This record gives sequence, structure tokens and C-alpha cells, in this order.
Amino acid sequence: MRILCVAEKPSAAKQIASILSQSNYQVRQSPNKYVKNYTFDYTLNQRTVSMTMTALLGHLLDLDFGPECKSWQTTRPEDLFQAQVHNSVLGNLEDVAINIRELARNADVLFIWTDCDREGEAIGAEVEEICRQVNTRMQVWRARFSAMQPQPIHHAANNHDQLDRRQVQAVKTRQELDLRIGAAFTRFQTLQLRCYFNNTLTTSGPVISYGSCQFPTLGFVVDRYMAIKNFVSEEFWKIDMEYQSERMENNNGNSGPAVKFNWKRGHLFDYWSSFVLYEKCYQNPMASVIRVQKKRVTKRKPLPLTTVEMQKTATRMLGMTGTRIMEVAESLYRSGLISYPRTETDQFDKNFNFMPLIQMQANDRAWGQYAQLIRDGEFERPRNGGHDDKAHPPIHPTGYDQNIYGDERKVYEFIVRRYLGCCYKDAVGYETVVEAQIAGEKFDVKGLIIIERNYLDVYTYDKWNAHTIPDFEEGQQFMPSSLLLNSGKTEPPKLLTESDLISLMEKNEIGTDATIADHINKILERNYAYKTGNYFNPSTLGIALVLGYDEIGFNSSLSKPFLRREMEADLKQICEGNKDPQLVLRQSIESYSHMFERTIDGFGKIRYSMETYFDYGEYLENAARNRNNNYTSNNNNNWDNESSSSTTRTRGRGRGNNTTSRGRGSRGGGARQNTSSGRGRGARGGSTTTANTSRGRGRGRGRGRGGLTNNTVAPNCNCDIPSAEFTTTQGPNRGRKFRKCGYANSNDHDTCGFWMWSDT
DNA sequence: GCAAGGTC
Repeated sequence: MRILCVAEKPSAAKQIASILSQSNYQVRQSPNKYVKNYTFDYTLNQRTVSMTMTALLGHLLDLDFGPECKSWQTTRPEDLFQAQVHNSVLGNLEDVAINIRELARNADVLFIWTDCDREGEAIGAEVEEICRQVNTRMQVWRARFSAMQPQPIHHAANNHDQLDRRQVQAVKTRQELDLRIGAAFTRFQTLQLRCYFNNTLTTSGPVISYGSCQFPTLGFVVDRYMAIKNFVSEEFWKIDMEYQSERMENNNGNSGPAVKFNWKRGHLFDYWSSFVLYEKCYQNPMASVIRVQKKRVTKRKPLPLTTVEMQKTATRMLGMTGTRIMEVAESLYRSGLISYPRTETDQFDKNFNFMPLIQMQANDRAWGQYAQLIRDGEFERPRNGGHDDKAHPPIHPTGYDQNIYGDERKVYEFIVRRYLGCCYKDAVGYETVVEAQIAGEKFDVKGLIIIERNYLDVYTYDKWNAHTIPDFEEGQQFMPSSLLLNSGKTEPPKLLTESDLISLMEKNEIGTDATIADHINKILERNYAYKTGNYFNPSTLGIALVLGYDEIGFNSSLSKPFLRREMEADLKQICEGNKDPQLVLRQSIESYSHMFERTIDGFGKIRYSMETYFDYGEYLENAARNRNNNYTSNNNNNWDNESSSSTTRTRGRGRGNNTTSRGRGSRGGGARQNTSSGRGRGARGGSTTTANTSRGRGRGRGRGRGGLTNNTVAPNCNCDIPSAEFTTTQGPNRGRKFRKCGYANSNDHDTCGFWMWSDT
């Protein structure tokens, strides 16, 4: 019997082949440079079989529209909700497919060893599809394994299962929805808003993409920015009490630092209430200690490292972007220095052998001493977190090389210290809580002495600050050294850091461990946002888009995470057999088509938002900045480069002209005007928009085309709907009038598109 | 030229 085994990636193929064959295999290069084919004999249920193990490079197939939908000009975006879609081999993976087909021709069984998660199941179905093209009689088996360890792998080999069709259907549903929704909205808003970027109305210009992950990601950034803009600071009052102990005198006879007590009420926003309470204390200021509580406390060591946790912590501690961290981790993994870097698992397998990996670090100059301590008796098994993706262990070092430098060194060191920290003991401290009372008002202070630092010594990214206070006894009385009624002001939140953004995405199930960094990168690449230091600012384009969509008044705005969460919940229902995938698909398409219709109808609101918030000069500045930071993809920066030559001219003109009331670079220009009322209808500043909405679709006739100039996009368009006109105040077409028309070569003009109107 | 999901 000949069995063709297929793993999701070359490293997994090699590991599984090594385990099954006990490293006794023959290896041959496939047509793809990353993929190797391993052949060996295996005893399967007391029978010797011939196995070939090969690999994929992730997904093999991609869903797309046919060539009839290729043109953005002749295909109406709304038709993409119904258009035919089909699967084809991903662009550069034809050689992988050729290899698989070749091997499948003579196989009796296709044995699928892809990762045991939802995507892995779908990838398995893709392999099956490819193999069926050349071999219709083979059986298809699915391997179910919980870890890349001999026992689970042999168990999976001898107890094969079937592909889980529900999971496959769930993934297919997601793919189709993401494609249809993404393409329809992207094409539509790109064509609608292109007039803000380009004055020739040719087909070039930036892509203003929409995606069910990238938009909510942008939404988080804009929401935080608006929360800051709309923040109203409030004054509050609090009683500050300090005590300077004689017992804390130092050697010079001076008293030690004062102990600051916290008022148990925190702070009050009412001055007179605070004043009355303060007066009571002031009249009778002797404090009595009413409670002294001493207890042993621990600071728990970290959990084993997952991808998302690595990105959250390392972006904060190492000053690198999530994308860069993943790039570096990928390279460390390929060098054999760390385990697979994309994992959700935060618990080690019960048979995991920790000691050799600890020993491996024992001679390092920086952290070797801690590895030695752990090896020589301080070891304690890592904690178990609550996640297990059943495919990969937590990220941990697998090799040692002292000759790595720069970012690789930083990320490797982080992973090693995390691993050693996990294998060490919790830190132990001694906490004292003292509660005192003055005239009925309660105050408290906490002291902390660290007794054993343990893991904190090696995992230097965690801090635990000791705070010494003098000894107090219950019943003791003391006179405060200072008792003041102080005022303060509430402060706005800070802009989001990458770490904050990753946490929000994780919490709202936006993206996966492998894609979160991509989505963040995408909003920079599209110039929807830019970074200042570690903080994410929305660009005026990002603000305009998000607030514009929010204005349309959907139950759940397209810029919010709820739609994606709903989709995720539906997919889980499909996997559990509670929902029919066809039904989910039909209902979702219907619902998104409806939202698309409303977006067309309400697009005036998005354009209005562009007129209010968008600043072309600022856009070009951010584009240049993001390009310098390498956030712009290579195939996308030609247009930005070309257009930047006209930047200065355009900006210079605009400043003194019809944009005077918004101020220059007015990222906050429009937003600021809305400070007290939240988003929405603030004054429009210098906008001269007539901002008609697209009411009256499909009505009216008459030859409007005569007035069109520069109409290089729609030469055959006979559209003549006179219902809406507006004059833009932004970008290279400032002062020009636009009017509504349909799509070229289409007889159905019941769709709004804006082409340039005469500007003479 | 669109999405998000794998992986190199």
C-alpha cells in the first residue's frame, strides 16, 4: 500500500517523517525549492506500508472572481455580491501543486497531516481537491494529533480520521464573504473618492481598501483619537496626608522619606463636600492606626509564550513593530534557534523535556547563571495557560548561538528569558497594609518588601517595585507631617500603542495570531494612520472614512468590530453543526448587499466627512512618512511618488484660499469643532460643498456628457443624471465641480459614480 | 489594483 502524507509546511513534514521513520528516510527535492519529499516504510497496524511525506506552504488554493469581473470600470461593485467565484492554485504555488499531483497519481491513500485547526482542515480539503484531479480512487485519511511528539504522532498514524467537512465549510464561507465584501467596498469607495487624489481621473490613484479586519483596526485608532479630542477635563479634590517617621531616621539623624497615605475615598468632584471633610480632619488631625495587615504575597511568573503575547510584550519592551518582530522570529525559526513562532498555545505538553533546553543556555554571559540555578534545583514546571491550538507548542528556544546581533539578538533574548522565567519560581514578597483614620476619614498605605526575586532576575521585562514603610502598630497614634486639600484634573486617555491595539484586536477577535500584525501594517500602508513614536494617529483620511461610515447609521457600523465578531460566531456555529453554511452565506451576503445599497445611498455622508476632515497636504506628508518607514508595499507606492511632486504647489495654494477656517494640517480641524458634541455635524469650516446626497437615483435624462472634461475613464458613458453636484474643497481638484453618473458601458445608470464636471 | 488566511 502506498500512502501519500501531506503536511502544512516543510518543517512539519520533516518532523513527522523523522518521528514515523525514526529518522530513517530518503529525501528528494521537489520542484519547489522549499519543499522536500521524504520516503520511508512504516508499520501501520502490523502491516508494512510505503509512505511519502511532502509539504505545502500554507493554503494552496485561492478564491477569486473570473476575468469578466476584472475591470473596475465595467463591473458594478454591487454585482460582486452575486458574481461567480472559483478556486485556483495560488499564484506562485503551481510547482507545489505539480509535486502533489505527481505523487498522488500512484497513491492508494492520501493522508492529511495539516495543522489541527480550522484553516488546517480547509487546507486539507484543498489538497484533496488537487489530488482528485489525477486520482479518483484513492482514500482520504485525516491525521489528528495534539503535539509533534512521537506518542501522539504514532497514535494519529494508526487511528486515522475523516476531514471535518463542517470546518472546511466554515472556512469556505469566510473566504467567500471576505472576498465579496472586501472587493465590493474597496472598488466602490476607491472610485468614489479618487477625485480627492488625482486630477486627471485616469485609472491611477491610491486604493482606498475596505476589509472586515483592517477597518475595525482603523476604527480602534480613530475611536481613541476622538475620545481624546472630545475629552472634557474635570477638576477634582482629594485629601493628601503624609507622615514622617522618627524611626525612619537615617544615619545622619535626618528623617527618612515621608510616607504618603491614600485617601480611601480617592477623589471627589464636588469641592464643598471635599472641603467639609477636610475641615473635619484639619480641626482634629491626630491619626490613629486602625488596622495593620501583614501577609506573604507572590508575583506570578509569566505564562508560556504565545504569538500574540510576544507581539504585545515585545513591541512594548523592545521598541520594534509587530511586523518586524514576526519577521525576526521567522528567521530565528528557520535558523533552528526557536520553535514555530505562530502559536496560540500557552501550556507545554505534559511530556515536554525542559532540561536540555535549559542546559543549552547555561554558558551564556548574560543569562547563563540563571539557567544554571534553574538546572541545579530551582526548576519549577511552567504554569499552564488556558489555550491549546493542538498544533504548536508555546514559543521557546530550541538552539543556542551567541553570534547573533541586532534585532535578532533582542528577540532571541526575549524568548530565552521568557522561557527561563517560566521554568523558575514565582517572586515572593511581604506586604503590609496600614489603615489609619482621622476624624472618621480613612487613609491607607501599602508597603512591600521583596523576599525572593526568583523569576524577576531573569525575566527582566517584569517589574515589581519594593516600597518600604515604617512599622506601625494597631492603636498607635501619630500626627501627620502634612495634611492638605489638593486639587487635580482628570486627564484624557493616551493614543493607542501597538501593544494596546493588539490587545483590542485580540479581545474583539479581529484577525488571528498570524495576521494581526498584517492588519496593523495595512492601515499604515493605506495611509489611514501613521505613527508618532510608539503611538498610532489616524490620518485625516482615516478619520474621514470612519466618521463617514459611522454617520450612515448602520446598526453596527462597518468601522466597528461587531460585524466581524458576528461572522466569527456564525463560523463557530457552522463548525458545531448548529448552522447551515449555505444559509449563513446567503443571509450574510443579503445583509452586506443591503449595507452596500445603503452606503451608495448615503455616500453623500462619507463625501461630506471627507470635505470636513480630509486634508490633502497632510495625506501626502503621511504617505511620505509611511513610505520612509517601509509601511508602503512596493506595488503601491508608484502613484504616491508621482503625485508628491505636485504636493507643495497644491498645499501652498490651499492654505490661503478656501480652507482658511480649517487651518493648515488640520488633522483635528474638523474634529476639534465637534469637541463637545462628539462626532457628527460640526461646522464645516471652509467647505463649499453643496453635498447633495444621491437621492433621485435613476431619474432625469438629458445629455450631460457634453460638459465632461478629462473623461478618460468612461468614454462611452451616456449618463446624464442631473441629481447631484458638488464642488470639492480638497486635493488637486479643489474648486472643481463634480457630478453624478453611472458606470461606463453600462445601460443601468441606477448607480452613483462621480466623474469630473467642467471646471470652466 | 480589491479581502483574509495560510507560509517562505
